[in-house]
Amino acid sequence: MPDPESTKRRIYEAAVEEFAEHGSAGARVDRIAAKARANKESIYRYFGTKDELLRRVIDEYIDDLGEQMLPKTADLAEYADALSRFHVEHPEFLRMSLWEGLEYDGELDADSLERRRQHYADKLVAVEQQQRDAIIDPDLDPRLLLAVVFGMVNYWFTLPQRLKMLFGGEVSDTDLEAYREFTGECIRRIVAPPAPPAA
Amino acid sequence: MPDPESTKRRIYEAAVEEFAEHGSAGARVDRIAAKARANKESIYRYFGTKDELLRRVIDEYIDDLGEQMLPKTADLAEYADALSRFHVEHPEFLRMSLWEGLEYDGELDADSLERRRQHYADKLVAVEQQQRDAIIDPDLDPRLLLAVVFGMVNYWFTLPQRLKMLFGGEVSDTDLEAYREFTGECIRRIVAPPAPPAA
DNA sequence: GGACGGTCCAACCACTTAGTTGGACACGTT
DNA sequence: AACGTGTCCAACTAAGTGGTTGGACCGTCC
Repeated sequence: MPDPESTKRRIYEAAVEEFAEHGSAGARVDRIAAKARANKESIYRYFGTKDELLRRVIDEYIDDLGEQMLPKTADLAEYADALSRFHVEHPEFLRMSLWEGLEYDGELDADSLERRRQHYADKLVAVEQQQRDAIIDPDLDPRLLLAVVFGMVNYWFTLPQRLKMLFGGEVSDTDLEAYREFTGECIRRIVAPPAPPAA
Repeated sequence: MPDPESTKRRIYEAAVEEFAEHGSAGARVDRIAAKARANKESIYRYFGTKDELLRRVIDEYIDDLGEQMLPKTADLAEYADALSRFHVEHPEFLRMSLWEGLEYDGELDADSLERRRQHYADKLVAVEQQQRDAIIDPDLDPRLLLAVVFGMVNYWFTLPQRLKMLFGGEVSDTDLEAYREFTGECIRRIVAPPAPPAA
């Protein structure tokens, strides 16, 4: 019983997995077909070339999950915590972004960039609001602040080998939990509005 | 005038370039040969297979530059600044590390790991010393602190596409300069020992 | 000067990979 | 039940890839 929609979806999901795992150059069309329990020909029929499939996957997947990646909490420390948990839940997301950064820097689709930009704009507005409310030090540039937060959270998942060196062996879930708390504390210290000048 | 040492060096340098640019799967032996103005056969003679060449490059290059990557300044904020400048000077370094993290996670050579670990151990000791000197809050776990610092500094060079989204367009050198100052300020706020308890 | 040890190089081989094709199969329609 | 439309699939093609090989070349030492 051929069901085109189901086949299409299976291919898409297999492609996400494969590209996240191996990147553009390392991904194999045959493997995608096998994982999707479909045929290569279906891939080319539904998605065109390997490169077109990749673009589509990056566009749709990152766009979709980018939405989720920005939980609706206002507090920055809480947000960082949620983001970290998101990365555990969806490791493919960061991996795909890293591949994208490495393989496609420069030649990125302007439209896609613009669309994804919206996700960050929302977060920026939230930060600015909290600066007006004196919850966050208004002297801090919101963009730089967010970049720093992303950097702190992401690092744990970005360079696992360096983490091992730093920790002198495998890192555990407990370590990650400690890192989350630590990150939260760092953020609180960073955003704390300066104490009123001492007399 | 055949000069094996020179050929060897040219191949090595070309390999660094190629692997940093395209990663393991994307790297092409032919391109390395062309860049090195050498022949494929020389590569196999001097370095063995493509994979062996990669291992060698990762090992030696990251080991060599890892040394430089850890400037001899004690102050953490200054260190972060130097690290950021290092990444501008040697973009291949982070790229190679990112490829390594993506492509080789798990199956890393234990020896190489152990050797590189020393670089971080030195830095950890320095942090601990400053904690004893009450320059850095002694409550902070040095490993977590360093991870956070690395994360902040690296982010600028790790996900350029997200940076563009956050900044709404290309980022300039001025932005990077601002980010450096911002990072420094963040670190100072994080490490600041807590004020003596208010009466 | 001639044999030798090593470097260099073009052409070659075996295999993998992206992409194609032709036909079998399943379903809805009449 | 025959037809037509569109999905599915195995086998194929063409090109690119890592890796090899045979011999040309060059300086050196006897």
